[in-house]
Amino acid sequence: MAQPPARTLTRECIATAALRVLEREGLAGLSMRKVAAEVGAQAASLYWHVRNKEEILDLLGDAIIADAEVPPRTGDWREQYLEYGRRYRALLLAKRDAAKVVAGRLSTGPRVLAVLEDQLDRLREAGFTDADAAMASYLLSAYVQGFVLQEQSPLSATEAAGAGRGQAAREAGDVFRALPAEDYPNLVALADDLTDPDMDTRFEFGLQRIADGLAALLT
Amino acid sequence: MAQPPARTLTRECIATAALRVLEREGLAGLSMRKVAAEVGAQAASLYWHVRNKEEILDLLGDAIIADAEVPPRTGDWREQYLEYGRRYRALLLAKRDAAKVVAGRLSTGPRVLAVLEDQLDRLREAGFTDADAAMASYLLSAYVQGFVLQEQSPLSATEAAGAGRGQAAREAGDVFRALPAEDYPNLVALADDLTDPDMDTRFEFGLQRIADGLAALLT
DNA sequence: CGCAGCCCCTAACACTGTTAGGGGCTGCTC
DNA sequence: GAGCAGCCCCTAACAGTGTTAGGGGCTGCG
Repeated sequence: MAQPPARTLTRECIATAALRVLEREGLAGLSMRKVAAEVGAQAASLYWHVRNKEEILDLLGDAIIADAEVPPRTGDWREQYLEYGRRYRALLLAKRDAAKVVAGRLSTGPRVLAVLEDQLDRLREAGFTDADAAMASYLLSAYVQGFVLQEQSPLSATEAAGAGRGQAAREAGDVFRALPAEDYPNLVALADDLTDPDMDTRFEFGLQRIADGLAALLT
Repeated sequence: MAQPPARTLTRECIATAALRVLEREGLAGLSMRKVAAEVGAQAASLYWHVRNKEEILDLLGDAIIADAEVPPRTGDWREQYLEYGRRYRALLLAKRDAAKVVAGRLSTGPRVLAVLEDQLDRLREAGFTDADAAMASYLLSAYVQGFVLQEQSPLSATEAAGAGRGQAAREAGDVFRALPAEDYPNLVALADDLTDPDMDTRFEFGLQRIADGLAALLT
C-alpha cells in the first residue's frame, strides 16, 4: 500500500480511498490518518483538499450513491416506486456502514440530484400533485434509511462478536420468549413474528403499504 | 457541578448524568470524562458500573424513551396508530440528538418493551394478523426514526453555524433553484415543495399514507 | 484483629481531529 | 536566467478521546 510518488491527490482520489477504508475498517475505524495512508500521504495533507472529516463523510455519502441506477421506465408508477425503494436499500446494504454514513446527511451531489430529478418526474407523470410528489419522495427515503438502520442495528451490547444478518434477530427472539407471559403476553406470543430474520419480506411489507397509501391519493 | 462526596454512583445515576451532558454538549461532545465530571467522579470510575461507552449509549437510549406515554385507548386503531407515531417523533425531537442515539440501537429496556407490548395488543385487537401486527409496528418505528434523522440532518457541510429547524431547508431551496433548469426541470419546479420547512405536515403525510396502506389489509 | 470485597482513584497507553509552520516544487514575470 | 508566487505536502505538536493496569481507602464479616 502507499505508492511513493502517489500521484497528486484529488478530492475524488480521497473519496475512493475513504471508501476502501470504510469497507475494510467500518465507520468507527475510519480516521484521517488511515485515509491518508491509503493514498500514500500524511494526515495533515488531506486538509489542503478537504476542510473537515465531516467533508470526507460528505464525499463518502456521494460515492456510495454514485453507482445507483434508476429503474427501467416500464410498467406503472407503482412498480417503479417500489423498485426505487428496493434499489436504494440494496445500495445501502452493498457498502459497509453505508446507512450510517448516509443517514444524517443531505447530499446534493450531482448523482443524487439526477436520481431525485428522475424520481420526481415519474411521480408527477403518474398524476401526483407537486406537493404530493415531493412528499412521496421524502417518505420513501425516510422509510428506507430508517429500515436499513434498524435492520443493521445490533441487539444492545451483544454486538460486535455476533455473526451476520439475522443473528441479532434470533437473540432478540430469545429475549422476548424469556419474558414473563403475564406481563407481556403479546410480546411472548409474537416473538417469532417480531424476530423473523427474513428482512426482505419485512421490507417489502412496509414498501407495499406505503405504495398502497400513495395509490389512494390518485383516485 | 460535582458535589464532593457525590453519593455512591449507580447506573441510573450515570444515565441521568449522561442525559444532561447530551443535552448540553450534543452527541459528539459526550465523553466519558464529561459524564464522570457530571457525577463528580473520574472517568475510570465509570468502568466499574459500565462496560463501554457503548453501554452508556444504551442507557441513554432507554432513558430517552423512558418518559414515553402511550396514547389514550379511545377511538379506532388508526387514530391510536397515528398517535403512536406522533408521540414517538415528539420524543425524538424533545431531547437533543435523541434520534442519532436511538437510531442504530435495538433497546430492550423495560419501558420500551411495555410500549411495544401495548402497541401490539391494539393492533391485534384491531384485527391484524400476528405477522402483520409485528410488521406494522416495525414499519412505524423505521419511518419515524428515518424521518427525524432526515429532518435534523444539516445540508452538507453548511452545518454547525446554521440556525434552528428549517434553516437547512431554506438553503436547500436555494440550491435547487440555482440548478440549470434544462437538466433538472422537476427539481427547479418543485424546489419550494421539496424544501417546505413545515416538517409537521410532511411527517403527517407519510404517517397517513402508511395508515392508509395498513387499513387496506383489514378489508 | 485481619481479611475480603466493593468502589474509586491516579497514571498511562494508543489513538483521534486539527493547526502551525516549514520546505520543496512548479511556472510565471522581469 | 533570476527571483518570486503559488500550490502541495511534510513534520511536529496540541488537546482531547476510550480504555486498562494497578493501588488504596473504606465497609462489613469471621
